[in-house]
Amino acid sequence: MATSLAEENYLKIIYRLSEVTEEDISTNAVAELAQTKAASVTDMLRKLAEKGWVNYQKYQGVRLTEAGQKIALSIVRKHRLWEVFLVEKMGFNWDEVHEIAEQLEHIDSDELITKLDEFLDFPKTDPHGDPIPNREGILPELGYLHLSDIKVNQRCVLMGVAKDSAIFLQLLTKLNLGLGTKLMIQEINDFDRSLVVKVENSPPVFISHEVARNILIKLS
Amino acid sequence: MATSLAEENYLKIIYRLSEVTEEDISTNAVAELAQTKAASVTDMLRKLAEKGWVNYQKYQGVRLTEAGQKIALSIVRKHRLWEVFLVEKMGFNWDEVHEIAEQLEHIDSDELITKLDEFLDFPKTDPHGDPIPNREGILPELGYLHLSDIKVNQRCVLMGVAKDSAIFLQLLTKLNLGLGTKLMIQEINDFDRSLVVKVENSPPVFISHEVARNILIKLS
DNA sequence: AATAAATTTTAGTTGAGTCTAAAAATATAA
DNA sequence: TTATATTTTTAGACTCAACTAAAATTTATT
Repeated sequence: MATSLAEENYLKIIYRLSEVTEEDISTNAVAELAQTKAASVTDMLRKLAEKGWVNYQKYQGVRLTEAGQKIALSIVRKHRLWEVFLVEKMGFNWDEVHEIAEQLEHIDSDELITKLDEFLDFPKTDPHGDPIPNREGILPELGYLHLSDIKVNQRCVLMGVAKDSAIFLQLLTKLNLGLGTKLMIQEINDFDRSLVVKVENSPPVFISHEVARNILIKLS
Repeated sequence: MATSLAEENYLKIIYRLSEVTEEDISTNAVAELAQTKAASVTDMLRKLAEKGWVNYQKYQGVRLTEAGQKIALSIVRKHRLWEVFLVEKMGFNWDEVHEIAEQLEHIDSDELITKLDEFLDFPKTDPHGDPIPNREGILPELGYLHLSDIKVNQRCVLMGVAKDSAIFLQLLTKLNLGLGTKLMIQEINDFDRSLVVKVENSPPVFISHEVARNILIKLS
């Protein structure tokens, strides 16, 4: 069935919220991400439910159905593949690609996405380390940890970020932190859980718990 | 000023019609290309005129203003650059790219187009030989002739097509005719102006005047 | 020049997606 | 457990871009 631009955006938002909660998604939560009013969300949820893409009971919040999740994942797949294209082929920085990918993700051509995937050499993650679903909507399991969860002196590699806002990404860039950067926590301040992190080939940096919580790593 | 998708499509259609006529563009001509009804076109023309992108007098047809032409050319530029991308980088055939480029041409990012242009090595024409406007909206002057206008025994090179419908392009492909193919008219039948054309490295082909009229060549 | 035919515009609807304001339901707190 | 606060839904209106049917204008033809 055909999906409008607005419908695709709502499905994507509901998907993103589902990633971080087990519970049903509230109308207000969707409204905030969609930058619309709750009343508009209610209308759209009824419509999405009619199309069989969400389970929705008045006042009880919303969940994606199998069909809805499949659509959402195909949009996420397109978004992340385009982000790889923008960074790898077009030379954008990782903090500059989100808005453009928001537009490109709605281009409707399976053939194009198949060819793009091949052109990019079948990437498993986007420029922020987020996993790229395959054609069937299966996400590769990456098993990353949060930098805030590992011990002092444990060597690790920065593999992704849990937040891809431009300001956050620009901060990391300023701190010489990027995908593949080798790290080691040198010190943790008990008071505010801020850290001093040794960065390979750069001076140590001081980062807040909030920042560490949004850095994804694997042990090495 | 911001342009909606519908507005961009109308401006592009008016531009395309202006390319082949000096006269004002009729409401019906626009309606046919836009696949809408004349009444809808009238509404839009009034709106475009208010925004200063067309000169429009009731019942008298429409013309692009300078501002309108600039927008139209920027869409044509995007369309043709994306077509080059689809053929050169993604491996599509020249008859498969139009619909996808129709979508991509509306992506709004000057930075992206600048980088795409560079990535494609600043092409002067798209996969059908159509000229790509530069950032300022200037079209390179290619000076191509129509195959239907040259004399017997004159050697020439196929440089483009004056029509890019999929069926037409598929016909040319079947006849071993593509961009860069070297040709020579062997014979012209006065009765219906059909031609026998010698094709380098292939057997001669028989083509109608209608086909010849839509093949662009340069002498060699 | 008058009439017929074709084109174009106006008037009034429609649907998608949004909004505000008010009503209803749910959650929280005294 | 009743009152209050918060969240969500309903009702009604708006904009954009389309539509149909009827009216107006232009063009073509006798």
